[in-house]
Amino acid sequence: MICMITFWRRKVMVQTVFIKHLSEHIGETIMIQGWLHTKRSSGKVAFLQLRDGTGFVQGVVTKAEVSEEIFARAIALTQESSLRVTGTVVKDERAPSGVELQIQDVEVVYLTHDYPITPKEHGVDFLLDHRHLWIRGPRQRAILKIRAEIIKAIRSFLDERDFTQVDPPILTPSSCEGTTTLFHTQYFDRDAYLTQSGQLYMEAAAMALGRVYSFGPTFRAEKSKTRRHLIEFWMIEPEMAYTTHEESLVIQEQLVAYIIQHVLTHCAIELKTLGRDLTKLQQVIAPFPRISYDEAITLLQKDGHEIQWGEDFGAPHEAAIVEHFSRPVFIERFPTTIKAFYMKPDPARPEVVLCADLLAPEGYGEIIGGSQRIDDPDLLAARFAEHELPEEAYAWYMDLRKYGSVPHSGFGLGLERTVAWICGLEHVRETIPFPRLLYRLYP
RNA sequence: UCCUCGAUAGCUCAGCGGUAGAGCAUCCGGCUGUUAACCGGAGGGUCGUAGGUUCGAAUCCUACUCGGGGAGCCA
Repeated sequence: MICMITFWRRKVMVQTVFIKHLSEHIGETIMIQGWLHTKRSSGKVAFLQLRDGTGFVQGVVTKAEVSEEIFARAIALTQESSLRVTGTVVKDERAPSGVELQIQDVEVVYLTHDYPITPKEHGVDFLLDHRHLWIRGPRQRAILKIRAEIIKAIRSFLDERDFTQVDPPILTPSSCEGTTTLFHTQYFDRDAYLTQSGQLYMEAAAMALGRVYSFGPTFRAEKSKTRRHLIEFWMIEPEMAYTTHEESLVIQEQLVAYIIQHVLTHCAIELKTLGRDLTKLQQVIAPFPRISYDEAITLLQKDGHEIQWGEDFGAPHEAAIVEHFSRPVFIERFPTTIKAFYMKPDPARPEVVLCADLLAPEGYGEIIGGSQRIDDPDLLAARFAEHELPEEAYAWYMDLRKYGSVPHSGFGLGLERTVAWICGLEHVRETIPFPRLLYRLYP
């Protein structure tokens, strides 16, 4: 973009540049449109930390080089005032990004007063109440950029492998898995629920399009209050026709490894802002270690945990298992009784199902849950009866087995947990722009 | 739902039975390389709410409200 500005009382042409591209404009006079992040000043020089969404850069206003009026305007700037600055891009070894802006003119777009989030520390409650402003900070910006890159990586990985994106409904007539608590709402004069998984619909889509994936929000009305839980979160749910459990695992580990590589190459600045230990991420190369549920139980018992075959893992168990690995680890073949009704039993051992959870390292918990699905109509009908599911509500799902049933597998990847892990965050609430938490619906 | 911790200035916290404090932010002044800048000054409070104990409660007790961390459940 080219703008006309008044510069030293002459009309001149100045190009507007995004901060992330400044290093391509060394020696040029350009304009930045953005906000004042912070300011430090002495009597004769002012340092303006500028941001425009694409990055941060320091602008220097030297009293000797600008008019009294411009210097006074720079000194009077407040945190988060919006402004346009014109200046010369210079290389400077003292600058974290390697470049600085020698400012010649400052135009105040809006002078802010009493911006609530000061450069000092704040509590979680205060920051979440001001989430709409908190996302302006460098750390939150870095997280949201990485989230976007992770989404981009997932899409390109799947798109390159002949997957088609299919969007399942968000308003549904009933539960997909029948276990977790659903958000209830009204669908005119009928009951409806917000989706907690698009999986069953994706199975229908896979029979139509072969390889499909959904990417959308899911809602769980559970009173979970931990660093790994959100009430509203986003999942990627691929579903693949003519695909076995084993083949699905290969896709899963390749996908996760691809995401990590993409973020390492495209988000170096953001990872640095977050202070992420890159060596931990660089180790994430496929294939990932796999252990069976049986082996996991033995491992836990050896570690002194009181757990018996047939019980599900709790958070402490997952943490204990993950400690033995520096990469994500698959736990395969859980007991049939503790898993969802649609999972296919292992033909060699019907007491376990062809499923796997992928546990992220460093205690970030389960990031993927997947399985091969039951393709035999009689077995599926039997499962419906065992779980006392209403057959009429799932008639369409039964049809998928009745008409051209094939072996198929799929999985769900939790976006926020993946973002938290890659960013090295303490809590998933920072991985989504406006987190919905147990006791928080504002802003 | 359960366990646990907390609520004092705009923010982060100290004070834990005897007149309400600090740092930062804000405002005023100073400073030519700051990067959580620094130095000097000023303003700023029904100590979450309601009861109780006490000569006296921010402080001790009870209830409630709101929130943090964790468990279960899950991604």
